[in-house]
Amino acid sequence: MSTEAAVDARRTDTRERIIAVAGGLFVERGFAGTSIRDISDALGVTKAALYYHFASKEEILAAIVARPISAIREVVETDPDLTSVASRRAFIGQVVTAVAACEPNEVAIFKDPQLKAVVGTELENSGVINNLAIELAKGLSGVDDVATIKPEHLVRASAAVAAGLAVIDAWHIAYPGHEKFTQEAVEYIGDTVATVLER
Amino acid sequence: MSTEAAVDARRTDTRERIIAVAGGLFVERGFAGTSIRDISDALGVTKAALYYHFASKEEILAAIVARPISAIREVVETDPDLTSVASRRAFIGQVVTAVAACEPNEVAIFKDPQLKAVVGTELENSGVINNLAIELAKGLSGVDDVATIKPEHLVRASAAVAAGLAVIDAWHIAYPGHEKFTQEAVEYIGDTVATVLER
DNA sequence: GTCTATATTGCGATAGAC
DNA sequence: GTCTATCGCAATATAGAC
Repeated sequence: MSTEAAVDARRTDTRERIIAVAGGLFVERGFAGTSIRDISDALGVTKAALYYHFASKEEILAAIVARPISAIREVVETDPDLTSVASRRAFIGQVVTAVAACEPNEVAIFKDPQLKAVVGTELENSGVINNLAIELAKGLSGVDDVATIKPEHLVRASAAVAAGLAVIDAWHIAYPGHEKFTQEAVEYIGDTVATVLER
Repeated sequence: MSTEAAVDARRTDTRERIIAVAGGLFVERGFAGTSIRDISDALGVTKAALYYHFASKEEILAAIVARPISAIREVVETDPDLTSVASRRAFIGQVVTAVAACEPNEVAIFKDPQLKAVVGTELENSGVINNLAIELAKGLSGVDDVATIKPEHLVRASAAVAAGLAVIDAWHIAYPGHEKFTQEAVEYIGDTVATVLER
């Protein structure tokens, strides 16, 4: 992009390496199950070096999830109509495409049960993932108020979104080493989400 | 998900109360994110009391997952033929039924990334959940050797199993407070798994 | 079976030298 | 920007009284 990030210009790749390594460990062992020492050891530096780049362990987590969160939020904020099957399928495609542009670890990390408690309150991520399900459920029910969503629509929407995350994981299990998703993968994931959603 | 349901006056069996309360907390905060003190506080006893019933925190986890693990294993060990759509659908139905008989927390806990590391090595659960996906993938590919499973079959099977767990979660989100699954839920979950598997 | 008290380890985080 | 050294604290787990 452009050069507006002059302040960040002096940023070495160390910060990005921390995000990458910590992301992998968080996905593997969970946030609470990973210590600062685990991360610094994996990087070959000391704990203190980490604290030069990040003020806290939670800040590392926040940096990891920041990109997928804003990518998803960008799609949601276009405030599309979701009352038809076709519009929902298009919406899902946009979300999956946005997510596919992120690093796999940055997405897989959303499985962590602790993430909601840690990031949810602090970063006001406020559950972007949950919001996705709610938006879809509102579309299914054809309502604008969360309180009037029909339970069976909420279960379908929640299941669809969760299944999407699950399929992303499954893809990485079956095709390990792939950094980014192929177009085929993006379509498969979107189709799976749509299938679970629309029955 | 709360732990109120476990606070039952007629329960004198402390061990079972520990399992119930700890299960709820592990699901909510993850295994590593839950301390012994968290559990004992929720129970209204001291930490030392817990250690009278369990030798370690990991042993509590092992007790929680023991029931769903053996329930699933029982189904898998009937060694059914999984080379046809109908047989796979029947197999999925059996697994979901077995899982539905367990406490919700005992199943939801399998999302925890740490669980594999903690239980996997110790209890030789060796990934009952992963085994499910592998069995289904072998059926799809029509092979007996794991190494010859086609990648697209593994991704479908992994996705289907993970989606099943996801739907179970979604059901609890939409219908909170339900301790056991209704027959309707069991069928919905089975259908979802089968749908993701067979496309 | 539950308590108080404690041993011990490892955690997140900081200070200050280089 | 990374290091060594350390602080304060919370973690798991144990000992022994009741």
